[in-house]
Amino acid sequence: MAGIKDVADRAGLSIATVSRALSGKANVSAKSRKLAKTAAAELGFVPSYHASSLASGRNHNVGLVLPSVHRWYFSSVLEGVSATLLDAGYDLTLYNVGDQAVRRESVLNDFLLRKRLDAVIAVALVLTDDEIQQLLAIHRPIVGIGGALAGASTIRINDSGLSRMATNHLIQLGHTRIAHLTGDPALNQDFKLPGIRQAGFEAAMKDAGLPVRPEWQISADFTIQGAYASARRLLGMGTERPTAVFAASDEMAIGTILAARDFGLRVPHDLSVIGMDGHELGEVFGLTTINQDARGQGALAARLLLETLDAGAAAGNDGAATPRGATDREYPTELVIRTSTAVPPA
Amino acid sequence: MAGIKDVADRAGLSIATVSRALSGKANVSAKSRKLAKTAAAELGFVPSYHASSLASGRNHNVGLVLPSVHRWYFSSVLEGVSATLLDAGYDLTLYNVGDQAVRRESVLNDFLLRKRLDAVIAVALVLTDDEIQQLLAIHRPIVGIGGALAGASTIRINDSGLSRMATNHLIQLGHTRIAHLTGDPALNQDFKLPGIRQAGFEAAMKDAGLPVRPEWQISADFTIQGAYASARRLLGMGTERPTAVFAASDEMAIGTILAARDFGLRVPHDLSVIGMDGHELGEVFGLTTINQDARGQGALAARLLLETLDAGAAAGNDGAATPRGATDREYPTELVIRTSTAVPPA
DNA sequence: ACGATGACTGCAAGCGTTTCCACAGGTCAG
DNA sequence: CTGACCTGTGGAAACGCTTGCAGTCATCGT
Repeated sequence: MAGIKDVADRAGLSIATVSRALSGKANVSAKSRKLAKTAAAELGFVPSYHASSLASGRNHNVGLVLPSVHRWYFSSVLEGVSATLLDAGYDLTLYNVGDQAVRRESVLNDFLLRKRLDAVIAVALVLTDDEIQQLLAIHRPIVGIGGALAGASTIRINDSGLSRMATNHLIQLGHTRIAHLTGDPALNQDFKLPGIRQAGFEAAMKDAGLPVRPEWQISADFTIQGAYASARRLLGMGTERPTAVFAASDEMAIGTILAARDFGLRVPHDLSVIGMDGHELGEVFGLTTINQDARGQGALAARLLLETLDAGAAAGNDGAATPRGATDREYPTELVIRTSTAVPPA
Repeated sequence: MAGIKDVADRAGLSIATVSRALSGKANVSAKSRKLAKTAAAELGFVPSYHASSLASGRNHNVGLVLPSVHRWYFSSVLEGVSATLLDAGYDLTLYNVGDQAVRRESVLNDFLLRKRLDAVIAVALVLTDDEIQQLLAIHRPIVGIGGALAGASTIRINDSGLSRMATNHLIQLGHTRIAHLTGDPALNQDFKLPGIRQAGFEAAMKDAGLPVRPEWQISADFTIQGAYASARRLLGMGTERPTAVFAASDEMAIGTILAARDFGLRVPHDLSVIGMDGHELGEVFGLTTINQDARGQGALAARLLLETLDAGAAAGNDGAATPRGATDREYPTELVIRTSTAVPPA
């Protein structure tokens, strides 16, 4: 394996000049630069990542902490982050922590702290104050997506407001018997979102003077198949049925639609269903939903981070970019009305 | 930031002993070890990743190259790899190269070669000989999943044989008018799989003396929504309809079932559908399929790699584990018969 | 009682870059 | 013509660990 020394020898230059030439720094004559580049190419030289990181303090590596990689929202965010980072020449280190507290803890303690990351993106992770302090202590910028991260910058949508909007959409159509399919609290201790969306639902119901019936507040694990099972239970109850369901995610809305079909219920004629996300499958099911561009959120998070890092580098700030004041941005969303919602049956 | 020197001072030991104590090496007295650990904990010391990698030559980092993160197969593999790696204390660097040749090239050239990875897992990626040589040149073990990687170890399923099996399942039920929904070749230049599965289908048809009708050979992009659109086109043709469809993935099979429902076709009464994968949603749709445990394949790949790396380390092999002879394993699968296939309508 | 053995320990030499600093030579205003 | 300044360049000091090597000290067989 050729080292920078070999390149220097071959080019007839010093190590220092070669280093500057190859990394595009100033104060290198055009001639030397060409010489260095040619020699490097001929030897197939690639700088050692560790050596350069150790010497420069910059990693070109961003960590992404996710609770899952299977659910639409997370894989979409991942995609956005990944594309942005890759284009910028950054590596993406993925921490798919799942539901297991153990794994999460070891990630936070061992992995993230090892100074190998320039920045961290945490998705839908609710951290304790201690944990946030820990992260901030490594002096790396952090941004949270879709989860409250006190002290760090966040990108999020107005979950409670949007839930209200979705519920109001149903109410305005004339529905009064509305069920809510929320996230499974047991499975998601790190993930306050279900509660927030539920609160939005309840607020909207209350404002409209409508009852929130406990037996119509059901939950699932945010997957199509999980919601399908829960919705079957809801719709299969012998008693009166709701005329509309607001599901806390598109995947759960789709599960509900599938369950409704099983019972011979026509959507939207017999049952209106509204979701929330902007899942690609929404179109197939004619799903009315609130679009949130998860991919875009991921891309934005990555871009913000890169800017901060570049700014830090420009300021000669030792590579350890000082996090600017924590900002909290609300990502734009839109209500997309398709064919899964309509006025209630007479 | 506390360094190992600080820990040594605090513990009253030498740097060398602290290093050995903390990394669990032999020849350290119990007392010294405890001393070192206590001091490290008190100072919140975490060894610098780059420094230790530079000095030891080991990275504790495995690269995963994927064409997508959204499709079931890939996110499942990712999940398996991720969990195994995380548990072993390894980082996972994700290269989601997508369909873009440019990005793929830059990943191969710049990222993978920078000596920062102990090993590489490439999923469903067909590489040119040059590219494989490049990878092998960095002397890191590589394993390919679900794609031919001449010269490297691979984990795969018997795609052609299984396609045959799926097709035969339909034939044995009595179907003669069978359509095949394959992957979109244009979108998947790096991904020979669709062709292989298609060949298996054609071979089975030929063996049974059945015609392969070109207008029933349709393709989609391996997603539910893409297959839904393609299947609508197939089923909407004015002409004679097939009585069964073999879809090259479960997602595409599900898209087909959804399309069939739109046309008022009952599955399996009017149309039998068989898929291939073992998607979690299969159960909801009663989908007959061939289970391949993608998550398990990912986990196995990671485990194999870790073993190789450990063996290399044990052999004192400079950390750069010598890849053993390339092996090619076939991962077990099973035909799961549910309710989406039956005898053809009379 | 004595050399041999083995368990611990510390010194210091790397690992392969980046970057600070000093310096050479050339340019330019005064 | 000279001092101030700028552009290029190379020497060498970090960066923060791991590990080979040599040395200390206690243990043990004979």
